[in-house]
Amino acid sequence: MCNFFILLIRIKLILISIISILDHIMSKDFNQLSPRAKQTYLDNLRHSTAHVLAEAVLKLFPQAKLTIGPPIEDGFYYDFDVKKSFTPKDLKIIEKEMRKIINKNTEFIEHEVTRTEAKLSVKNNSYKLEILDSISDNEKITLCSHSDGNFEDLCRGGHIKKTGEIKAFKLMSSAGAYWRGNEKRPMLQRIYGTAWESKESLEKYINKREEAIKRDHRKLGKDLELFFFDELAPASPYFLPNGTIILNQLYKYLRELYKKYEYKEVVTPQIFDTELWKISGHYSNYSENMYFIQQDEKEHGVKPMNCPGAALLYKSKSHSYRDLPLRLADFGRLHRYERSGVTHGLTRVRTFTQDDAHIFCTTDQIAPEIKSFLEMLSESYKTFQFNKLRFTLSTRPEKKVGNEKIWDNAETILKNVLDEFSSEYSIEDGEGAFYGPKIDVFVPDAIGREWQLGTVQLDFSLPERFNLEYTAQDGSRVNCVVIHRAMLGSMERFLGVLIEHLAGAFPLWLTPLQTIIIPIADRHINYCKSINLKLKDSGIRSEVDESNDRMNAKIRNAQIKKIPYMIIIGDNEIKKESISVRTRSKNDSNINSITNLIEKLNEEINLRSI
RNA sequence: GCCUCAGUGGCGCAGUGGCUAGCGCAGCCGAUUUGUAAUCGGCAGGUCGUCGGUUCGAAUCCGACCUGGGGCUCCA
Repeated sequence: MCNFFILLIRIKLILISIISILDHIMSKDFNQLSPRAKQTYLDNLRHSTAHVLAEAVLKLFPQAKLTIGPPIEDGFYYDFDVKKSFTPKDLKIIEKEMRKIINKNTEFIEHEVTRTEAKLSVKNNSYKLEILDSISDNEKITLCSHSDGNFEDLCRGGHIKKTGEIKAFKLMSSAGAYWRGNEKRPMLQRIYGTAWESKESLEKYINKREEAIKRDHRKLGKDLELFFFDELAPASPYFLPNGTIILNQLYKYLRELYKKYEYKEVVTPQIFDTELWKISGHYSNYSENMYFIQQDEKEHGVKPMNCPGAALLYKSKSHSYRDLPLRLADFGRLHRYERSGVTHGLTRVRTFTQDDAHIFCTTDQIAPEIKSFLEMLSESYKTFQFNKLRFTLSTRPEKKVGNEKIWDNAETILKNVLDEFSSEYSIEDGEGAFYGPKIDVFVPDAIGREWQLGTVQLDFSLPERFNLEYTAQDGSRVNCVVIHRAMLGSMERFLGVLIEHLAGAFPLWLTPLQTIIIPIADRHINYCKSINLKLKDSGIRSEVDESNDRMNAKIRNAQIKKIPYMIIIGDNEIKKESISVRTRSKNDSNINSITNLIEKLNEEINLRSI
């Protein structure tokens, strides 16, 4: 009996090794493909896995209606119209069912059908019928089947050969999603999954995801005591001393750039009579996102944007063409009511500060101003080593102010600047603001979700609504052009993305505590204090760890807090009047004198190196 | 706003109807004075998100609300 089990186990082991060898051969083939062919194969694989998912769901929940199941980055999803929602337990059961289908290793067969045949095959499914209606007459209509014809789905195509090719997949999560992405249409149940050409790739992906989750700014914000949230002010961050140091360093940096790029900074009010929001158009276009306050029998609006205030400030005196371009920076705090369910850590909040500025200029100055802004932006993003930037150009929406000619002109200017700027960008048709076209900059967070940071927008509406004029050379009164621009965007959002980008290990110039001095024994504390004094005198943020811990524990604590430099002091250092330096990255440091260290620290800070 | 999951000391978690709600870290006190990622011992800290209901009895079951997470929608 015992021998029999051993035999069984051996057979199983042999089978497993055969499978892994096959897997290896498969992935070797895959690795020889061109990057483009790789992507096509993965798309086909993922889309095919979605088909298998659909069959499994139908088997377990026969009343479910199929809708769509496309491949997405790293995986796929399938939307079902089904009464119940899927629990994590359901996902496990579905996954099991999928494995059964995969083990049968049946072929995916695509075949073309007539519209009538297609309609007949999906006659009870209003979603598929709607899809059919959206397919034009000159397009092919195809059905795809697998499991020897036991499962069939209306589908554009792009599959792998057999279900057995699906070697490595996992259902990740379920969520509600509106049909056709429209919140007025029914909510479907979506299942997200991931699929890869080999088990190794799947594992790699899952590990990478887990690592990324560790960099979540909400977790690091707590661990490093940067900020917190409280339910009495939902979606409104409190910045703790550590987080505030970082923010202030960012402001300091921005003000240096403003000096270089010739901006002037102003401060404007927080709350305005509703009258202002009526003039600016916010009252009719943006009031559902605004906070209102009733006072002295008057309605007031808390500012969601700085521009109307900036307009009033511009109007406070008369301007000549000689004043332009006038670049006014405003770090005003904004409040926007965001619907519950859309807020997200620091990256989507209800109160925030932008590194906002308004540039009042002539038409001729638009192009050079935008170019100069993009230069400043790229200079600053380089400082943070953001290398995965994505630029978009958003063009005229349906609801807009200004005539077609003005828009043509504005869009052309932005396009030319972007072309000259030689960065890749995509055009988002109809996504511009009602008052003008814009360029946006997107940066991904740890798990790849993109956040809009920088933005530059032309505005034809504001000068008209507020009558923002200047006196031209010929003495005539001309409306100026307003350019809204934010470089880092919202400081809160920027910090959130930055934390994830750096995994909480801030460069020396930003980090809350730059050096920590660790005495090995209490008798070393006085010497540590004298070192600390020297560092602080040179403007370094430094502390002595006087806790009762052992040196090892102090080093560990400093590592966890990601403090860039640890200075360790024992008998040897005191005897030689030197210091011993350890960096958080454990790079060897030959520095053994405090003077040299201070010099090096200041250099690193001034260069803002990462 | 919609779908869904969750909420237990500062943080991370255990506890699925029945003794006084546990554990680790952090904190405080004491001992220890140590050479490059955790020294030992003790103490203190929670009306289990809020309100209501079911029950002899609720952290645990039900409902509403609040807050947060994952999505969808939205995002001047």
